[in-house]
Amino acid sequence: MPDTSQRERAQRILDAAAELVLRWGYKRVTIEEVAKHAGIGKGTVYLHFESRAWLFMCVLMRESLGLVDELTAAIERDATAVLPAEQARLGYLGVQRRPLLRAMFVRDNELLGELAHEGAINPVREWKGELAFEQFHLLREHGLMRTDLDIDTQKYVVGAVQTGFYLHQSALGSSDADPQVAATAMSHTIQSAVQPPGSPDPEALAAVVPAVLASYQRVRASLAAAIDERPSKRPGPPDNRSGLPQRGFE
Amino acid sequence: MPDTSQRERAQRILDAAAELVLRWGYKRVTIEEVAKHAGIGKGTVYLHFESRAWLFMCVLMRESLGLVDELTAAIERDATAVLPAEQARLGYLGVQRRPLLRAMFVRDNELLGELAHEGAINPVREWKGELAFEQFHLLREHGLMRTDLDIDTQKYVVGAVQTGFYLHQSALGSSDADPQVAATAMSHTIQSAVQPPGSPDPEALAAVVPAVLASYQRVRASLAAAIDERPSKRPGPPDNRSGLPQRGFE
DNA sequence: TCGTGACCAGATGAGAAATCTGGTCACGAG
DNA sequence: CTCGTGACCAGATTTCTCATCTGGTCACGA
Repeated sequence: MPDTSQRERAQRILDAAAELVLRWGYKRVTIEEVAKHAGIGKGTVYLHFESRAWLFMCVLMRESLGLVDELTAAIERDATAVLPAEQARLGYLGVQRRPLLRAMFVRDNELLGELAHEGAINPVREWKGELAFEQFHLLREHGLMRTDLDIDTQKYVVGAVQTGFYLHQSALGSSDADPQVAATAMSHTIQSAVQPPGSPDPEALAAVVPAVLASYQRVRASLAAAIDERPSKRPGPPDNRSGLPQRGFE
Repeated sequence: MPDTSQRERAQRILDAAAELVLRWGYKRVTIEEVAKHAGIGKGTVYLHFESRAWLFMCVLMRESLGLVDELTAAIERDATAVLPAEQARLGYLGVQRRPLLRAMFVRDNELLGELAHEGAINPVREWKGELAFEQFHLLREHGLMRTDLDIDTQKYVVGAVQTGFYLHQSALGSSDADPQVAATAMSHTIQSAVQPPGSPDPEALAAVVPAVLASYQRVRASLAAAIDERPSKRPGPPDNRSGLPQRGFE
C-alpha cells in the first residue's frame, strides 16, 4: 500500500502525462519528458506504472473517475438522475468537458493514437457494461425502466444511441456545437426508448438510489485501486491480479 | 447522351471496379487493372469517369441506387414503410446486405481507404439530408411524426441513432451479429423517439406515399444521371455542372 | 529500501533511389 | 470525322539503408 508521498508523486506523474498528451498527442510524448515534467528520474515512472501504455490508460482512468464522482454527486443531489436518460445526458456533458475522455469516446487518433483503438479502453467498456446490467436490472424491478424489451437489448440500444451521439458529427441546424442541445436530444431519445411514460415514482427512485450509488462506489474503488497499484517489482511474469486490463496490449 | 452500348460498357467498368475493390480494397485497385477486367483499354475508362476517385464514387452511388429501389419497392408494397422507423430498419438491412455500402457506413479504412473519409460521401450525405427534410416535413404535416421536437432536432436524432447502430460494435447478448435483431432495436428506438404512439392513420399514409415516392425518384434520377454522365471532353477546366460533388477531392 | 540515469535492443524516422500509377494525348482504325 | 488505345510523363508511393530515438532494465549509490 503506497504511502501518501508516493501517491502524490504518482499524481504528479499523471498530471504531467495528461498535460503533455493534450499538448502533443500520445505518440509524441516520451516517458523521459513526462519524468522531467514531474521532476523525477525516468526509472521512477516505472516504479508506479508498468508501461507507457498503462500509464496513459491510468490518465484516462483518472479522468473517468472524475466523471463517476460527478454522476454520483448528481444522484445524491437529485434522485431522478439515476434514470438512464439523465445519466446519459450528464455523462455526455461530463465527457465533452474533459478533452481526454472526449478524445477517447470519439476515438481521436490524432490525440490518442493507438490508445484510442481496440483493447485500450476495453476495461472501461467492460465496467460500463456490468454497471449497466446491474443498474438496469434494478431500475426495471422498480418500474423505472420499461420491460417491453429484454435487458440485453436495452443495453444494446442505450449503448448504440450513445455511440451515435458521440460520433455523429453533422450540423444541428446550421451552427451546432452546442453540447447542451445534443445532450438533451440524446436524453430524449433514450428516455423514449427505454423509460416508461409519465413521471417516475419518487418512492421507487429513493429505493434504487442507494444500490446505484453503491455500484458506482464499487467501480470508483476499482478504478482508484487500478490507478495507484504499483507494478509487481522484480519476479518473473507479473500475475494478472483481479480483472484488470493487461498493462501492455497488442 | 450516351447510347446503349456505351452504357453497357460503363456498367462493365463499374462491375469490374466493384469486384476488384471488394477483393483488394480501394488502395490496391489500379485503373489499368479495372480496364483489363472490363476488357478495354485504360484510356477508355477516362472516357466514362473523370478520375479514379470519381469512378469509385460512382460504384458506391450505383449501390445506393439499388438501395433506393429497394426502399421505394417496400413503400409501394406497404405504405407503413414510409415511416422513419421502418425506413431506417429497411435501410439498415439493405446496407448490411451490400458490403460496399456497409464499408462506407462503417467508414472501413481497410476496404475504402481515403474514400471512406471526408468529402467522399458528402454528396450522398447531402442528398440524404435534403430527403430527410422533405419527408419529415410531409410526415409531420400528416400527423405521422411527432411535433414535440423541431424538425432539425428530429433530423439530428434520427441521423445520430442510425450512426450509432451502424458503428456500435458490441456483443448483443453473447453471439450477436444478427442484423435483424439490431435493425429491430434501431427501428424501435427511432419509432419511440419521433413517431406518435398508436397505429398510423392509413389515410394519412396513403396521402404521403406519392410525394415520398416522388422525392425518392428525384434522388434516384440524380444518382443515375451522375453515374452515366460522361466527363466534359477536352476544353479547359471542367465546369461543375449541377450540385454534383467534385470529381476529385482533397 | 528506494530513486536514478547509463545502457541496450528494437522501433522509428530521415533520405535517397527505384518503382508504380493516375491521367493525357497523338495516333490509327473504322 | 469519331472513338478507342496504349506509350508516355510527372508526381506519388514504395523500398531500402542508415542514423537516431525511446521504452524498459538494472547495477549502483543515497
